[in-house]
Amino acid sequence: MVVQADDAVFRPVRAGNPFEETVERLLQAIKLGVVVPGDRLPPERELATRLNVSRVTLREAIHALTEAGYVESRRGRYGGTFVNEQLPKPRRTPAKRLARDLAGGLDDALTLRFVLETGAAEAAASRTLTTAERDHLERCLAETSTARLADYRRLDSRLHLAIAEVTGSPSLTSAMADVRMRLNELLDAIPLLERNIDHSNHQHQAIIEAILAGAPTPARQSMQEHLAGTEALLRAFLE
Amino acid sequence: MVVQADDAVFRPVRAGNPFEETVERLLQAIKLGVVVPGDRLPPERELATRLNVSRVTLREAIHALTEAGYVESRRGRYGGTFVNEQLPKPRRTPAKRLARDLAGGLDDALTLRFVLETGAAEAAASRTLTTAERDHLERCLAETSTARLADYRRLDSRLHLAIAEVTGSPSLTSAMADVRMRLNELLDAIPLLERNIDHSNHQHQAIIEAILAGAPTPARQSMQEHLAGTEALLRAFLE
DNA sequence: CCTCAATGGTCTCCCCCCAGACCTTTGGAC
DNA sequence: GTCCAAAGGTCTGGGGGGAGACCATTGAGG
Repeated sequence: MVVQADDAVFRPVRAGNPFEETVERLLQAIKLGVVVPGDRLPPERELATRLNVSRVTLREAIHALTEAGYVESRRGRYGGTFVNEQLPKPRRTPAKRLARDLAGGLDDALTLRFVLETGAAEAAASRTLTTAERDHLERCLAETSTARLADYRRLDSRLHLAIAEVTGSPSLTSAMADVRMRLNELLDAIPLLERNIDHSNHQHQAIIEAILAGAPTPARQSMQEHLAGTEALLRAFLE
Repeated sequence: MVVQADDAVFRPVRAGNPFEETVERLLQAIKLGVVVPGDRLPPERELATRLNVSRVTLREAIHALTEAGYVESRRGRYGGTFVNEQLPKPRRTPAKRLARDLAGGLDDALTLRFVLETGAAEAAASRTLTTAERDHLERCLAETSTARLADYRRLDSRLHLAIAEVTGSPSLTSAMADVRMRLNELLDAIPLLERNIDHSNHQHQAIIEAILAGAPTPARQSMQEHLAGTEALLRAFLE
């Protein structure tokens, strides 16, 4: 019997405790470039409300990120919690964890990413974009193409997320952010090559141009080629 | 500023309390046809483990569904919790709630559904399916096409879910199940017409044929046309 | 220099949820 | 008829998270 739907619908109601989930969320914001070094996070009271956790729990999560070197808090008016200029380097998680992710969910994540990203590109190209949205895409593209090596993954993620944003669908944006976090963990195990980055930048440009031109099919096509590259890279290194 | 990504990443860590989430999950299983009338749910101990909630919480959820007329429990060996043969009719939630969903998330849900379902159709057609998977698709198709009016929405959902299943990506299946629940709530407000069902069945057949033939682009195309119909229907009735 | 508003930091009380042991019912196997 | 395994039903103790009040710090503005 093909009862995979059972697993889909009877999957865990919650991944972990609120503390862990909150940490993950804040890391998501930082690692996907939604907040950049130097930025201030929203005030604790507001952030706790938005995340639907208590302020105590949020503070514990922030404390954990402080210890890990991601953020720093300052008291007083005009204080707040700020993202560090120097982010900690992602720890290479070798064989062990990779093997686990590989066994369970590499294909799963790659399939979902393919569906979401190509769909987002097409949907974005199908809409009439506002000037602000067009600017946003172009700014993200420019930032990515001029990024230093150490910042590349983060700015790349931010660009892809920007495409989801301009579809106007928050759920789609969330889903893309989630699947990207899953894959970035694996990608961190792979060395970034200058040559790959050049290639990537050209593809990014093609994708954004197609979206700005309102050409859904080329946008999807360009995205598809772009993803194929990363996928091949991942599989080659992990298999 | 276009900071929609902020909302995506700082969205609530948890939608409600474990009880509510568990009820939603069980309803999902029933309303999307993952478990059908007469079926037995997994034993409480096992189900609680899979959902990652305590048995107490699960039992409270089951109790709520019993009160609502969805399931019935029997003690003793070979007992268990069974889905009722006569499911309660979905309550028409008129203007008020619809307006809320409309304001917030109709476009959101429709965009995400479009991306997920067309992507799933394409991904499914791109794979080499096992005999079991092909049978599964054909069985779901047959059941939907011969469904009575009262069962149509449920079997229709089950068929679409089956397409997600045969992509081999559990995450994709989960995402589709979630978005479908959101839309079914709206669809329940719209009367089902015999004519629409006929049309729908023809489209279903085209989609499944394309998937079984291993034709990704036609599968996507057929799905796109199919979704356009429902979307037009929804918009017409709600706007 | 003083004031004040905004922000992080702390404390207390409470409730929901969990883990796990134990009880009860049921019907098939022998 | 007896036994027992598998299922639902019940109880108790403990811990994590939440709500909300309050404290401490800081820097801008008057």
